[in-house]
Amino acid sequence: MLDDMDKLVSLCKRRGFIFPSSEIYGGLNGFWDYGPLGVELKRNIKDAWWRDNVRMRDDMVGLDCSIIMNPRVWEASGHVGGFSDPMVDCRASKERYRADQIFVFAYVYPAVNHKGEPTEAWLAGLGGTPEEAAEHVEKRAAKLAKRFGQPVGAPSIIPYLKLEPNDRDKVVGPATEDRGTLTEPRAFNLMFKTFVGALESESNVAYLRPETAQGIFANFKNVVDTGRVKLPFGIAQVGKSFRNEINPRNFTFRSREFEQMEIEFFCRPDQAQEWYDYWRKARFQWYVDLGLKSDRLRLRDHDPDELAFYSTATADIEYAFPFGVSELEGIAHRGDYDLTQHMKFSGKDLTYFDEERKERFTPHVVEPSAGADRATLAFLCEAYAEDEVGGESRTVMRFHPRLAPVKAAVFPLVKRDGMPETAEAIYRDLKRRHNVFYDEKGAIGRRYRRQDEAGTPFCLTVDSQTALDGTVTIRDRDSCRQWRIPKADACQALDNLLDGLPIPGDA
RNA sequence: GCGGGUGUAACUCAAUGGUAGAGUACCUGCCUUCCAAGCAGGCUACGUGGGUUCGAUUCCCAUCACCCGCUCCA
Repeated sequence: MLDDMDKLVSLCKRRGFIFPSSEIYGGLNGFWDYGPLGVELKRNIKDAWWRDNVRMRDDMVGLDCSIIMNPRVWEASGHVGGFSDPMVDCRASKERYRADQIFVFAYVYPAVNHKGEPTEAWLAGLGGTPEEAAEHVEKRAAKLAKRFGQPVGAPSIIPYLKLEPNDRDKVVGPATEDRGTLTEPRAFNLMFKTFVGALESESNVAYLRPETAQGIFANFKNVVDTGRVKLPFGIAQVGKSFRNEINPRNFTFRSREFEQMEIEFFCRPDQAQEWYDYWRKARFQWYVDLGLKSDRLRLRDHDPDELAFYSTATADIEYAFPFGVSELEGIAHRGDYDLTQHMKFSGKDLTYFDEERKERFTPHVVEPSAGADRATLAFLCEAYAEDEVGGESRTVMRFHPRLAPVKAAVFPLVKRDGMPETAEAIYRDLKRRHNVFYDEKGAIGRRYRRQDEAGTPFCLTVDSQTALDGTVTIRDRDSCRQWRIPKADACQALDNLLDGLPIPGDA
C-alpha cells in the first residue's frame, strides 16, 4: 500500500510515467507531462472508458468538440459571471471570503471623539442575505454598545461590493477586532482567457473550456437531428479542459490542464432518478473492475446543503490518496438546467419530441464526469506495492492487465545459443497485437524486476528447452509463478490472459 | 493567496567560501541456464537570476518548482 506520494513521484520520474511540464526550464505550476509508460497507461484508461461506456453500449454516442467555443456558451453555463465571484482576503485573519457574501453594518454610537465626531463601527458580517449576516454582527455590536452607549438608530447595511473604496478602511472584518484588514474585492476567474484572431481586443475574447460538458449540450440538437438516437441516450466525450486553479496541488491531482471523460445522459424527467441510480452504481463498479478493489475507493452521496442549486442529487466517487480522500468522478442529476440555460441564451429550441408518447419536453440529464488524470493517479497509487521475492524486496506496479502500459516482455534467458533470435521472433509476432517489450541485456532476474516496476503483467522467456520442445516459460508478475507454453501459442495465451480467460497449458 | 520546509547525477542522499562524492540505476565488454550475482570500464549534477567576495554549489536577496499545513476547488 502506498502511504507516501514521494515514493510514487520518484518512481514516475524514474520509469517515465510522469514528468513536470517543460522541466528543463524549471517546470510550470499545475502542468505535467506523461512519459513513455505514462502515456500508454493513461491511453489504456481512456480506451477502456470509451470501450465500456460508448462502444459496448447501444444507447451512447461519442463527440469531440473544440476546446474554444463561442463565449456565449460560458455565459449560459454560468462560468462567466456567476462563478467568477470576486473574493476578499483578510490580512489579519488570513481568511478569504466571497465578496457577495459580506455585508457591512455601519453603526453610529452616541460617544464622540476629541474632534466631536460620533463613534462609528463598520462591522462586516457573513451571509447570503443581510439577515443572515446580521446574526453574527449583532453580538459584536452589543459589546460595543457597552462602551459607547446604545447605537443611534438602526445600522445602515451596505453590501461589500457596493462599498465606496474610501470606506473600505473603516470595515472591521468578520474574524478580527481591527478595521481596514479586508482587501478590495478581487476577481478569481478560473477560466483561461485568450483572443480569437490576431487582434487583442475585448470584442474577440474567448476562453479555453473549463469542462467538456458544455460542448455536449451545445451539440445536443445536432446529435438528435442526425444521430438517429432516441431517448434515453447518452453523449460521451473525452478531452482536455483547463482551469486556472488558484492553487494546484498534490502531484497531477489538481492540474490547470487536465483531461475529462464525461457523459451527459439524456432521459425523460420521470426516469431521471432511475438513471441516476444506475450510473451511480455502474460508474463505481467500473473502477472496481479495473482494479481499484481496496476500501480506498468510496462512493459518497452529497448532503443536501452540498448540492449545486440546480442538482437534486450528486454522488462522488472518491479515492483515499496518501494526501487525502479526493474526488475521481462526480455523478450529478442535473435536471433540465443545462438545456434550459442554452435555450434561454441561444434562443434555439432544445426540447425533445417523444414520438411514441406524442410528448414534447426538455430532457433531464444525468452527468457522470470523470477525470482521466485523477483516475490515472488513483490506478498508480493502487498499483504501487512493495513485497519480497526470495528474500529480496521489490517494487511492483500491480496494474490490471487491461491498463498495464506494457502487456508482456520477451527475453532470451542468455544471449547465445540462438535464444535471442527465437525470442525476437516471438516478440515480433506479439507486437502486431499488443504493446510488448524485448530485452536481452543483463541478468534475467534484473530484467524481471525492471518489468515489475513498469507493471508488465507477463514475461516470456526463451531457454535451452525451447530449442528441444518449442516451449517457453511464462511468468506472472504478481505471483512470480512460471509455467511453460508452446511458443506457437504465445499470442493466443497472451490474448486469453489479458481477457481473463483460462490459460492454455497451465499446470 | 498565506505560513513553514526543500531544491546537488536518472533515483535516493553526502560534503564544501577555492567548481563536488557515494549507493542504486543506466551504457560497453567478459562471465552467467530463471528472479536486482560477479569482474573491468564508462556517462551524468550544484533549479534560475542578481548581490557580497579575489573567488559562491556553499552566505544574502529575488524568482521558479516541489512538499506539508491553512485557503480554494463552479
